[in-house]
Amino acid sequence: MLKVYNTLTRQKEIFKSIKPGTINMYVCGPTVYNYIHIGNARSAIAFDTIRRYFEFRGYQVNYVSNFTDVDDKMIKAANEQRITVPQLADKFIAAFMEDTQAVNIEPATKHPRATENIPEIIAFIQVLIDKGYAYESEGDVYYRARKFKHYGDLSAQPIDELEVGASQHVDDQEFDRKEDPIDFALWKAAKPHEINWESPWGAGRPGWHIECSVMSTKYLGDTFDIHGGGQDLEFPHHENEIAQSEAKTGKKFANYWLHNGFVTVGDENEKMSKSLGNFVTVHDIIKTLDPQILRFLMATTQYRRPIQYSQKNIIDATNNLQHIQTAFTNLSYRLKDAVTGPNEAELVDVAQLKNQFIAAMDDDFNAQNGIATVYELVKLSNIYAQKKQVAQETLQVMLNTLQELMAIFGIRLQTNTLDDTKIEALIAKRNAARDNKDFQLSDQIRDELKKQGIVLEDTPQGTRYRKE
RNA sequence: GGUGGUAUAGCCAAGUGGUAAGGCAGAGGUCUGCAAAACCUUCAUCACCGGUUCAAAUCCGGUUACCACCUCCA
Repeated sequence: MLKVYNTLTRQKEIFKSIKPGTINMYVCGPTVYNYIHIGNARSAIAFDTIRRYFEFRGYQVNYVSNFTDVDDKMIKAANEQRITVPQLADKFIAAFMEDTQAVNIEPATKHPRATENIPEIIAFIQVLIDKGYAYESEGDVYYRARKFKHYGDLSAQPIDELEVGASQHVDDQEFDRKEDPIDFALWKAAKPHEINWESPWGAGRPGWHIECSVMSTKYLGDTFDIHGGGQDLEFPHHENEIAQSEAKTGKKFANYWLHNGFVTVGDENEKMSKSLGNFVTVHDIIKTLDPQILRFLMATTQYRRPIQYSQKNIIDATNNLQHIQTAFTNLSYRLKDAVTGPNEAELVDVAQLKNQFIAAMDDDFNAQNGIATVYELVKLSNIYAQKKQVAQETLQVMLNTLQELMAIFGIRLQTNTLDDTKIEALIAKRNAARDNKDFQLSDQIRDELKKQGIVLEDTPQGTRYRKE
């Protein structure tokens, strides 16, 4: 029985999809005005892992994640770089696909772009105006937040307190155009020379929140299963999405709201974000860090928990991943001399650990408990791989299980064994030297290979070698 | 000011009533010619105060600290 923590109700709930066997989920994607930072990556990795787990559990997942390809920041960045907004968007969408692929994130079923849905956005806004939930004001269109009686439910914000918060920051001009400070923009009138689209309210562009309401319901229906995003989107973005969508359709928008925790950086543990300027892009990181390690660190932390991006945590992740990878290699070495016929006792243990893994992940994707069972499987595997006699089938089951479970975290395990006659000749020479107790020569050969990144290991089954 | 969240060993991190999973790092050991890899052993009374209970990290009240949201942000 799978449970998820639903922000809407602030508790774990039994997950039940609208249509048995199928899950429709929408995850807010990035504004594509720069390379994604590791906070964006965290969100993408968290929900990719959740998606993979659902698929592992037999669901078919329709996963929609948008690109915000027009807004103030897009316009500003495009001007600075002296390119058009669509050119900027194309550039960083391509970069997004490249970076997310590096950390093994599966492409969404659909990656819609705001600017490709302008007619739908305009029609959506028109319905809200017709229903009295929105009003035009000097070419802008605003949403009457106070009219939606559930406004503030998701973020548990008392509406009158919001007004105080909002009024402190809203610029005067916008303030004058709004009936109420907590109202938010659905459509923004274009300033001179800005990218724009024609609408019943004049030339302009969509506000930020409306695109997600439009695209999610367009591709997943008026009511869908899961809506995800970063914790910082809870308010106002997701609150606004609910207000827009439910006012239009009169139906519940999303059944489960999942929010991932932040990545923090530095000793202050402060939130990393583009606006604070303290961000690290995936583009830069993977020049020096194995993307698998970044993926491992993020996927094996429970998605609601914060992650501290620090050297220490990266080293831990490196060692942990290495340990799992080594177990996988240790098993695969023994395939050569394995006998046929399984060892039943170990197979029972493996099956039990797999069930334990499922129980952990069923509990709101508790990746920490999940990975703990993987470590148990690793230990079981290592012990088994050192047995005098091993069975091919048992080895294979262990290998497959490790691979299957790690794939949920987006980690690809592979044998890093080599097949090289030159190296084997050197090993033969070294072993001859060892037989003659000429350890100076044998160590010299080992050191030479080590310099080339080849590690030798002497085992009861003979000397084996692998890439470091 | 309002709201939400967090506080467990050197670090990361499980654990919602019965005397603290797991990993990393550290220490010791087994194996090895020496290594490597692996395995074994070892390492905390859970921010603080008070309460409920036979029994609390786990429930209740209070205090403190940190983080986030209330403005674009994953």
